[in-house]
Parts: sequence; C-alpha cells; structure tokens
Amino acid sequence: MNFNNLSGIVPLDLASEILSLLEKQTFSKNHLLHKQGTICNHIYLVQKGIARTFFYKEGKDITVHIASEGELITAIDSVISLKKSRYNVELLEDSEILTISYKALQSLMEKHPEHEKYMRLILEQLYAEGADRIEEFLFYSAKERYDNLIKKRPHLINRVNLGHIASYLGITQETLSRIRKHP
Amino acid sequence: MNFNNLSGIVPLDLASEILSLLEKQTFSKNHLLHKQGTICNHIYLVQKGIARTFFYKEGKDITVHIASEGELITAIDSVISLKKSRYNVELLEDSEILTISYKALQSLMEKHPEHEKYMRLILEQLYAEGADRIEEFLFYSAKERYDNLIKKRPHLINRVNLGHIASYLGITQETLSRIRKHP
DNA sequence: TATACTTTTTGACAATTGTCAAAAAATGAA
DNA sequence: TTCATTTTTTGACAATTGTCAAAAAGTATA
Repeated sequence: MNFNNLSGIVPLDLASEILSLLEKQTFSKNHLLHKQGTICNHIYLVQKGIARTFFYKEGKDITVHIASEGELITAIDSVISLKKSRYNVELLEDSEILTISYKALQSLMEKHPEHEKYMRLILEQLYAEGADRIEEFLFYSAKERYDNLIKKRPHLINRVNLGHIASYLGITQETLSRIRKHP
Repeated sequence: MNFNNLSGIVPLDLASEILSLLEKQTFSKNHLLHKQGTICNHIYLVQKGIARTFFYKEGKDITVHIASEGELITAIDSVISLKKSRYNVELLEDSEILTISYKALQSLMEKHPEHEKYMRLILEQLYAEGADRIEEFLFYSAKERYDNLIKKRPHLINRVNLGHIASYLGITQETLSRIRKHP
C-alpha cells in the first residue's frame, strides 16, 4: 500500500489535518527508528530511503518487514498492544521519515470520528496484504517467493542486502544466492 | 480473536444494532458457505462448528484459514476488493453460522459512524494476528509450528483432518504425520 | 457385524533447503 | 589506488521436507 498520495484514500481536508501531525526528519543509514525491548508509540512513513523491521532469533537477524518510499513501518507487535516490542526498526539508507504518534492519531480520531473510516480502509488494505504474504508461504517454494518479490517490488533487489531479503522470504542467504544463479 | 462476547469490544447499545444484521443459519457438514470464482459479499461468524477457507493449487487442496466457535471467516481476497474469489469456505462439521452482509455493515457505518471505531479495533486485532502467522513461517520449523498450533488452538487437533492442518501449516500430510510420531 | 469409504501412517527414495567454512567479489574509506 | 570491511558466492555435506505407493487404522452405514 502506497501512502505517497494520501489523496487517493483520504479526502483533502482531512488529509491536511493528518499531515499536520506528521513530523519530518532526516536520519542516516543504520539509524534505529525503534529499539527492541521498548514500547513503540509511533508509525513511520518512509518518504525517501528504505527501512526494515527485524529481530534476533537464536543470534540470527531476521527481517520481518521492508518499507520503501510511500510505505509504512512500525513495531507492529507493540504499537497496538502497547507491549514491549521484540522488533528493531532500522534504516538501510539515509532516509527522510515522517513520524506520527499513534496516540496523536487516536486523539485525532476521538475528536474527529470522520477519520475512523479512513483508518479502517487503510487497515483493510494492510490486512489483505498480510493475507497475501501468508499465501506466499503456503503455496510457493523459495524460488517462487523470490520471483514473486522481484515482480512485485523490483526496486528492493538492488537496495537491500541479500541476507535481509533471504530472511524476509524465510530462507537462508546461501539458498537465495543459489536460487539467483539458476533462473 | 474471539467474537462470542462482542461486549468486550463493542458497547452494548451498538452491539445490539450489529446483532440485528446477523442472520443465523444451520448448515450440515461439507456445505460450502462460499464458492470460488464468485464475489464474496458476506462475513461469517462461526457460532457452533468449524469452517475452513481453502483453494486448489495444482490440484492440491490447501487450507488457508480455520475458524471455530467465536471466530470469523470469509473469502478475504474478495470481500474487500470485490474481485472474484479464489477461495472456498467449507464447513467441517454441522454448524451454526451467523451471516452478515458486508454491504449492510458498511451501510450501518455510513449511518452511524460511531461503529467505525469498533471496526477499526477489530481490524487492528486481525492485522496483528496475521503478522503473528507470518512470523510463524519466518522463525519456526514445521515441528515448531505444529507445537505452537497445539498450544494456541488445541481444540482444532481432533476436529480437523490432518491433511487440512498440514496444509494450513505449509507442509504435507505425511510430514505432519511423522512430526506427530516423534514428540 | 460386514462392507465401503475415508483418514492416517509407513516405507523407500528424491528434492529442497540448511549449516559451516572459505573464497571471491563488491564497497567504502584513507 | 590500496587496504580493510562487508557482502555475496561456492563447496561439501547434513537435515528437513516432499513424493508416490501401499498398508493400516478409523468411521459410517447397511
């Protein structure tokens, strides 16, 4: 789901209200937008650059989510539940990030319930995207998942380390390297 | 997410309005609530019994979602997008199902925007559940996924065919049978 | 109970993916 | 450019999971 053009989703007058809550910041590569073990209060919109959510399993670093221009990223295991997060959110390039406090978004919806509808529409899309990703694991082999990723998000291939892409697809870097060799 | 007790989520006065939209029906085992190739207009709440969403990949039947008492099920690839669905929704037992038209739900929200908030809260939960399921594939082996399922939803084990559980976990029935033998 | 049908298990083997170590290639900074 | 560092590839081998066919176990119904 691409949020670069909110006007496709949210009416203009409401969009400007949301935009007033956004804080634009520039960070350099490797900066952590969010650190594991803390509660995550924010949602990040990548305006320029690229970010990933990852965490450690048995010492290994596993990428859960990747967001590039126009996409959202946050520690999803914390921002709704308000539990401490197991995730880190890291920038893979120097990036421009719009930050929104989830609390501020909730207050906005309290005050102006007409925003609720657009939050729902966004969540519907995100939910459907999640369902698609689950399907990938159910129906496709490692090679097919990689091919599908290239088709859907070709810009990631040259901007994200192979190891991150591999763990995002649920395989090892070595396997992905071999998959790539035999097209 | 369990919807048997809506009162935990939705205030009572609104819950009753939603309940008035629900149509209760009894179906027997193997009935298809939804057939692939058609647009899905409904969301189903399983009150008694058990249902699964599945579809065919290369002749093989793959289970995408399983819902038992208090859980929702629908053809998620269709009900939001209004595209023709690839999914079937099938009952695995004689069941009591509450059916709600998604259009009716949308009209209700148009008329009474105070419902939007609860739809959003529900979607937030569903989204977080989807994220959990994706994690399962990223971090856990077949055996671990099965152990996690037993822990989270033990009641499914004796009510759903091994083959359905296996494809839901992304493995073959033979592999699951062997996993079960070596605890 | 006997029979037909469905579901689960097992065996033999193949294919896929993982692990560990090291080499090669690419990248970045001095 | 050179050197150090990071990333990607490769090799040898192991572990996991899949495939196909058949047997065994379980279930439903006459």
